[in-house]
Amino acid sequence: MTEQPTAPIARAWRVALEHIEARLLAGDLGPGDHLPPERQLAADLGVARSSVREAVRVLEVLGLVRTATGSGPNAGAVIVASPEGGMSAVMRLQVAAHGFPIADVVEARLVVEPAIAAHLARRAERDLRQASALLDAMDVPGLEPAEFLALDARFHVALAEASGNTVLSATMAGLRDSIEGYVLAAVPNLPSWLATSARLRAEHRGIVRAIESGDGTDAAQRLHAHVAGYYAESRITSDTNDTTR
Amino acid sequence: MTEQPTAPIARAWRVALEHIEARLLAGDLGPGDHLPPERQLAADLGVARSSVREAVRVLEVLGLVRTATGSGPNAGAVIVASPEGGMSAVMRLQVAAHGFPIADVVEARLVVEPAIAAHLARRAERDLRQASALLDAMDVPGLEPAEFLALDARFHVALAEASGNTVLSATMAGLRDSIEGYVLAAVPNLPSWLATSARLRAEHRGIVRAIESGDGTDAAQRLHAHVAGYYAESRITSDTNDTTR
DNA sequence: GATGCGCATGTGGTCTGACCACAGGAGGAA
DNA sequence: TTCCTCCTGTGGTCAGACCACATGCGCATC
Repeated sequence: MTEQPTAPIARAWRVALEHIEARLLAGDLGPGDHLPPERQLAADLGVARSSVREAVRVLEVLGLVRTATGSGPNAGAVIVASPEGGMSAVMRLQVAAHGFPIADVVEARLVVEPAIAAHLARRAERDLRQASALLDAMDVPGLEPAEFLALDARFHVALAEASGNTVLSATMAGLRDSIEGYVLAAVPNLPSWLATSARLRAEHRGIVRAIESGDGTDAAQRLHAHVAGYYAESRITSDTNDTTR
Repeated sequence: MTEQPTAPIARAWRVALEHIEARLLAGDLGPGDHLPPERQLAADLGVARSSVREAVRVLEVLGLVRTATGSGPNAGAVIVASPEGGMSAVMRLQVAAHGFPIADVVEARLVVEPAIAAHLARRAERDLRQASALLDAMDVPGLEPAEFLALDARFHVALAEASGNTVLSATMAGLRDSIEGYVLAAVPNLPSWLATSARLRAEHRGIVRAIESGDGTDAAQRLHAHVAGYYAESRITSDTNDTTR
């Protein structure tokens, strides 16, 4: 009795994934380091290369590694730890699969974004130059709604990035990316794009002004009204994404 | 010239992933539905089964599908859309890979949790029974720190769940899971576990009381002080998880 | 006719081996 | 010394095979 054929209680790809996670936790691997070649990792762990590939694929989608073919220092699987992609992927797919209702994503923005704005206002250090530059770009006349909304989305993410907090930035990016398609699809619901875009621009300026003046309560209230106002006007939360009724 | 050997600009597994995402978005697939068998999906898309498996593996880790062997209605890949696992996985691995510094996770809690508490206090409907039950469980004398902290973590997640918002719940669960190990490791830093646990219990009661009385500002302040106080006392943010210095 | 059991079937899980495209570097030729 | 050309190692993909498993059909039995 030396090795029953019924061995793999733990699935092979999970063995590979947990092995890599353990090496990350131990500090054995860090950003910039290369993962061992797939063939060698498979041999070391006693699993097939295809199982290792499944683990690496997960890490790639989660934004932990970047893979490249060829040879040299830029090739192979390199640990990058860029969370935006992973957060966006999980939120976007959960919205697509109806795990996250659109209304919950919108409500989460209404809870989180004002809190970030108030947090920014309270902080001593904050870099709002990127956000301000985006506001200037949105003042260019004749922008298409899609262009304007792309800048708008980047502005909201830039506010989170101004905090210098990677978790808040990635979360905001995920919240935004997950409903991007639905926001664009709801533009025709607006009674007047010109009026709405002008109002959004003014509100953006007011938000930045409130943050810069250090008035966290005012900044939070303005952001809440800004987000809630737009979603109410474009009627996104009402009946989009509901194919079951 | 009929089919160059240099064809795959888009990687095969991404073709499969985007195909499934498109069917989700179109409402063609939803929670409870079965994905086509891997072999058939591979044949339909013109890719190898291993490539389909990589896509399914990603969906599984992201909490979108559950796979089971065998035959019958419970076998195969079923869409489940349970976001907690995916959010926890991405945050936990990002923390492990130093993409999310511990300090940023803690700060994110300090920003998000008080906002959720205030949101709860403002809402008319909220179900705090689960949270209260956990507080009762934490009053049992003689709990080990690990047991107490497990209940504590569930209490904080239960507060988010009381909002009924899946996005907020999953985000809080992810924030909590990602630093669970570091919280446990920092228990010895506490000057007195008995004093600390007694204080935490009292603060929890105060938070719930503030929420139930509808005082959002008070609830937010109490939650901020509660989280900040514990992290300061256990000195988690200072130098844990930093293997580079 | 009702009942119980065993095997055919279809599913995911894994492994093996092979080939391709690619990028870099070593080594030889000019 | 410089340039060019293969060789090498990497990920990306495919094909085919086998296994474990859970179901459910169909046959034999009562």
